[in-house]
Amino acid sequence: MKTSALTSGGATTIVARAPKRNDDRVILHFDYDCFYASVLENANPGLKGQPLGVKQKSILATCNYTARARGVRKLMPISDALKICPGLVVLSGEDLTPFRDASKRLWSFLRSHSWSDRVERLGLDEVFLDVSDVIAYNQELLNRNALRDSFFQLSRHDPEKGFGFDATRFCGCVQPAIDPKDLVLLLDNPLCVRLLLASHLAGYLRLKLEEDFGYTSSGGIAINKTLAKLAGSVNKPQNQTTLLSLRDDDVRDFMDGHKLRQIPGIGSRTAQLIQDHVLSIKTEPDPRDLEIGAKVTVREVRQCPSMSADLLERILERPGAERGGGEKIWNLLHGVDASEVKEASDVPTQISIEDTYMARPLNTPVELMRELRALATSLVRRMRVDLAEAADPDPLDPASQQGEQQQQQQQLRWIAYPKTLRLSTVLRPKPNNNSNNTTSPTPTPETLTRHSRSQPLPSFALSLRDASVEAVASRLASEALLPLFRRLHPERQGWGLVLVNVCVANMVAVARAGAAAAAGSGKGARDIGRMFRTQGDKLREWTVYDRTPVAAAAAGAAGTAASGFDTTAAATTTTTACSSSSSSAACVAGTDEHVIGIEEIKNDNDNEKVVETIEELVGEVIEATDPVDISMDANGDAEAWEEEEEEDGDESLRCHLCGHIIPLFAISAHERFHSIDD
DNA sequence: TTGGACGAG
DNA sequence: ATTTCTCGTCCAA
Repeated sequence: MKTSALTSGGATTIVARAPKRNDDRVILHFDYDCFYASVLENANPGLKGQPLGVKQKSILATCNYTARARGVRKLMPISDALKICPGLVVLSGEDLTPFRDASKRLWSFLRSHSWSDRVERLGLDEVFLDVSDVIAYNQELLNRNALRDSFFQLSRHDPEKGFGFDATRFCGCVQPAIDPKDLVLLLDNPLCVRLLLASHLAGYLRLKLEEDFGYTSSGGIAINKTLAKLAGSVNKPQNQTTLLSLRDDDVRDFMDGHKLRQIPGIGSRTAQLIQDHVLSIKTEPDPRDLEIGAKVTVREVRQCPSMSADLLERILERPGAERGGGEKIWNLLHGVDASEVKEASDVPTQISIEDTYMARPLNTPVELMRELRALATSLVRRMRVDLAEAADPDPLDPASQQGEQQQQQQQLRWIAYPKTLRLSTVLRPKPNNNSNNTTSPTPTPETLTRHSRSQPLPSFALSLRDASVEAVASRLASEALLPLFRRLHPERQGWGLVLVNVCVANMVAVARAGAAAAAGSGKGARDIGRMFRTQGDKLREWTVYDRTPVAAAAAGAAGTAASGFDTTAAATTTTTACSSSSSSAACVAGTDEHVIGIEEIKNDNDNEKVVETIEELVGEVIEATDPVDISMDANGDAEAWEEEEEEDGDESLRCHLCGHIIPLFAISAHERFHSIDD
């Protein structure tokens, strides 16, 4: 806390001091210019030069700069945009796949230039890079006598890899502006040199992004993430800005010019609370301030009487408020931001798919099931794209060795798997009888709230072999998502759903087969396998014990979901899901609407047989779509393991959960690995 | 662990 | 203070 009590002349006053800034990092921020539009332009170069808008539902998610020059704006209704710009080319941006792919490629490129692997994506079109180490290294390399012909080394080990640059000037814009004559003096300032170097690195990377990938971008260079991001937005598009934080005043003046809401980390809620306080404390409540749209600046907040981290903490105090939020905001207002650029991760922390139905809210079980299935299909597809990878051609796996003739479907294995499945909904806003609401300070928090229920992800969702996306999705919808929905909304129908979201979260990374196993490559691993094969009986004990329902129950809910080996547990899961469905059915039995709903679902499913209960329906779905998993339940043995067809016999099995090929001696450890939390 | 609030693009 | 579809963090129980 940077508040201290100063005693001067007998009077004790609380003085809030500016927090100390941290100079020890250099952060780059990249923001690809109108990213969605650029992706579509690159995919179809004929579009370049034409005004282009990217549509989502009924509005333009974004548009290119040609369109903006003609008055088209982001988030503009399509009809308005076409009125303003009749020649506007409008393409759909509802499928995010191409944008995700492009974003990943650019991110990978930037990542390859980081030494620390601190490369953080923010949304699809922004990247933070912590280049402190790269800059420090090149600072040492600088030859003060030949600044004009400097060479920036991109690799520690390969001195040839890099680019030439003129170290007597910055690349791109600087903020605040400086007289070039002063730069000579400033080059004695190590921080200034580091920022100068960073400006050239940013410029080089932006050039490569444009030349090699076809994406122009805006760049920000500063000593922390917040300042880098704000700096980057000073000169856009296709330019970059280095925030020179050589004196405290530089940062303070830069921050002071911003509206509260512009500061990343200060959202609408926080901004509103702070602004209310600032306006209310004015000695003379200026009527013009009460106008809608009076936006307070950072300077006004900072200069507000007795403003401090503590006061902000009190202003923001509310149930669920962030601990230390006041100090965090206070720091942000001064351009102080200690948050790290997060290390690159190949595993997302959650994957969610949602759709909105504001035109026609969902009200019937038929509509619901159709949407749940559709959402689940996208979700399972995304899981296989983002959480799985092509299994290494394993020397122990003859199937992958003969892959030359037909490689039609690449074998997948999980690199991480989710433990939790969540369903969220938003209901149609209620007929708002509360019309006497006169510009309430709290802008309707009630109607727009999301509600959610979650449960362990059933293990069948992780089947990779012989389980089609549609089959898994269908089971997921009827056995997991529907029960979750019933928990959320016990009413049989008429919910008025305007949004449904399905999400998997709580990811568990699967250890790479790579290092340890591959190190003892092939023969070695086999020999070890032989050495330990005599322990088979002991392992079996373990295995049997592990598969008892008691063990499954003891492992806890998450363990049940995670343990795909435990076929008994899998069966238990299935049973539970079915009985839960059946109780749901019982709950609504006897209503005509419901029976009709089921019949409609049946028709939807193109199933000729007559089904009368949800339980029966679900049973049909399971049998029709996933006979493999059902047969697995028949005997309690090792169906979760697929025996490797191998000349030598049965010394390794493939795990159905993660696709790894596991030698016998390691199976129990592998099972435990899957069933243990964390 | 669960469910919600809030903030980012 | 708009939107749509996500993704992430933090808090309390």
